[in-house]
Amino acid sequence: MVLKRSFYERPTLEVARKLLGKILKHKSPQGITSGKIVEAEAYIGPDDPACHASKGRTPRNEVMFGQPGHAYVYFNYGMYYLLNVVTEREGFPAAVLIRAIEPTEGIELMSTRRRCFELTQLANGPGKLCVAMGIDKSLNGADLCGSALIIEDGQEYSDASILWAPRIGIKHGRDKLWRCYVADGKFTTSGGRPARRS
DNA sequence: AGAATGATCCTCT
DNA sequence: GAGGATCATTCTC
Repeated sequence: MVLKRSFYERPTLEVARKLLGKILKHKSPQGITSGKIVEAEAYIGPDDPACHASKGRTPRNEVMFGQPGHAYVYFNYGMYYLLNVVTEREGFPAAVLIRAIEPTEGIELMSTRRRCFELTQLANGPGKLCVAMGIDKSLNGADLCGSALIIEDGQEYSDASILWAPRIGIKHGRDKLWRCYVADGKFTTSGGRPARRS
């Protein structure tokens, strides 16, 4: 069941929290890939210094100002695309960065695209998951309520199984605990690492 | 185990 | 012309 637009038209932190456990699915010409969202970050409005929209409206962040439930995909560091989900009412710039998924469908295709066969390493990062799922800027602005890229209903997590922490990779706004992830997940950016030797 | 670095390019000043 | 919501590899302790 594809999530309705009303799911996204809510406070961003609530959307980030509720996205955990949902299924992100991309139907590409090469095949279908999908995975369960296990880590996400909120970027909220003009007053959030880490949010692209804090520097005003530009052609690049235009999508964030639009209707909720659309994909905001942008290119960064000359290497990777990052996938966001636009939230809140039209006109208010906010989005949720999808940081990690647990692969569920099209694992062979993801392995080929990533040139990596370690399941936990396939999509445990915002840049990695875009490579694994074949997401690029042609999907910028795609409607997640009905296009090649959609988000479907999935698992519900209890509050006890979810952790909040500072966002990663930003210079400003680290005081906010706006990153949420599944506590026991092996597929989050901090999980699945080699265990510490004693 | 933690810090530093190179790859690489689009966007805005 | 600088810098960025990253990743993999190489360094240094």
